Amino acid sequence: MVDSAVKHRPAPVGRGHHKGQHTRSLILDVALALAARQGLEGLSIGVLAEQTGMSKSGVFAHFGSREELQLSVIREYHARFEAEVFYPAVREEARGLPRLEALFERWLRRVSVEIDSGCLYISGAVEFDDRPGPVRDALATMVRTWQQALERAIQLAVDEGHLRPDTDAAQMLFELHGLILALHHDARFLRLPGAVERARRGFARIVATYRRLP
Amino acid sequence: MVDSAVKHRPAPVGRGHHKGQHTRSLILDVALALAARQGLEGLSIGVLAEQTGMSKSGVFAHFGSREELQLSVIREYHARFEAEVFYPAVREEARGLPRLEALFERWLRRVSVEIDSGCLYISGAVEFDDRPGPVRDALATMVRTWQQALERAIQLAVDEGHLRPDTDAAQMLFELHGLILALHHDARFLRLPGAVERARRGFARIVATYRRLP
DNA sequence: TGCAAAATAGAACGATCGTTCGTTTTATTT
DNA sequence: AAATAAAACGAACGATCGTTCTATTTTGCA
Repeated sequence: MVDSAVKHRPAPVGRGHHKGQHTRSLILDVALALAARQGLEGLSIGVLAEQTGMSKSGVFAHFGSREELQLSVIREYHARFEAEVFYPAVREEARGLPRLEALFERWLRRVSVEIDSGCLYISGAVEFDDRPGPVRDALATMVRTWQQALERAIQLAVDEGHLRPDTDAAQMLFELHGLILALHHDARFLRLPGAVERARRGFARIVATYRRLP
Repeated sequence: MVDSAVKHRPAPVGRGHHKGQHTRSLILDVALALAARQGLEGLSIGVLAEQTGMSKSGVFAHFGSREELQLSVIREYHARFEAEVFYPAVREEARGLPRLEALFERWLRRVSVEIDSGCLYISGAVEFDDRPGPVRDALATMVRTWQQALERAIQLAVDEGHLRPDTDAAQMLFELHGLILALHHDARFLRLPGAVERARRGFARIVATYRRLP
């Protein structure tokens, strides 16, 4: 055993028979809902303690710092996003346009559901666009991961011959992302009806533009 | 004189020879820069006092409450936005596609400049999408005002015969707005290069789609 | 069952926040 | 120049925040 500093962290063992892991994930559930609504900056340990029926220090001990709590929330959010949007679409649909359509539709549905709660990627991007640090880095990394996954899906659709060979994947990604952002803005902030359908129509129009002509 | 409560507000006279109006607008300048960077919620009277070289209570007295300060910032931002984007485009360009292009180009340039400071409309939308109150109302009203101005410009382009008669102005507005939001996201948060050019190309593609065929 | 460790509670701290109040300085008017 | 009103200050309050420390309860294992 070379590691001398093995003790001063609870050693987050994956398969802990310890109860701590359980309450930790309970706290994380509440934290996720809270962060979606109030933003990562609005995530308060006091409120979290209140909503979980614990003491402030009890909640605090599970993360060691507010920043680590924020990072944990981001990681959990990312895991759920992948499990709900990315993996099913890749698993169920063949590469090319079908998979791309499935990815976008699942993305859109998720944001639709989040109209009542908020999207952490979108609110986090605004909150931390001028605030350097680990939280910003984690957020940016995960957003980029998702963007690159989408960009690869677009490129596959090109390679499969479903989209025009001269398609600029990054450009198409940019435009698709814009639809999601506009949806989130109009539906959640302005509370305008019909935004979901607008995003779908925008997607159809973009695909029609980039589609290989017969 | 029927009004008995005529005294307990300084009566914000438009043409005041009083010095207060001057310092007030000085404070507002700093507040605008601060709010653009840190968001309306990050607007702190203490920091504002520090940056203006005044006392906290001195700054406070000019607005009476933090909320009124936020509202003043929003109003000022809106006035500048109109003066910089809307009025020049309407003044200089004829109705139809030329005016629409000018509106978007000016909008885009403003957001490009704001990549280093932040756009209050965009950050405010995220900060107050779940926080009812006067600030949210003021923000939403002004965003809607700008959107409706753009929508009218689109409709004029249809009426002039520059765009297809079956153009859905609200749909086109939605897509244009998405480009701006994607630009702000990619350039300010992710710091990706070339986002401005992507927004321009997206605009060209959208216009090409809706343009009347010869 | 007993014991060590992990988990939680509770109180307190320093910092920051918006806000209030009484005073003092500065500006405007008579 | 004197009188009056506006503007700015400085100190303090109460609330909330993240964090620390110590004590207590609960849990898991021998």
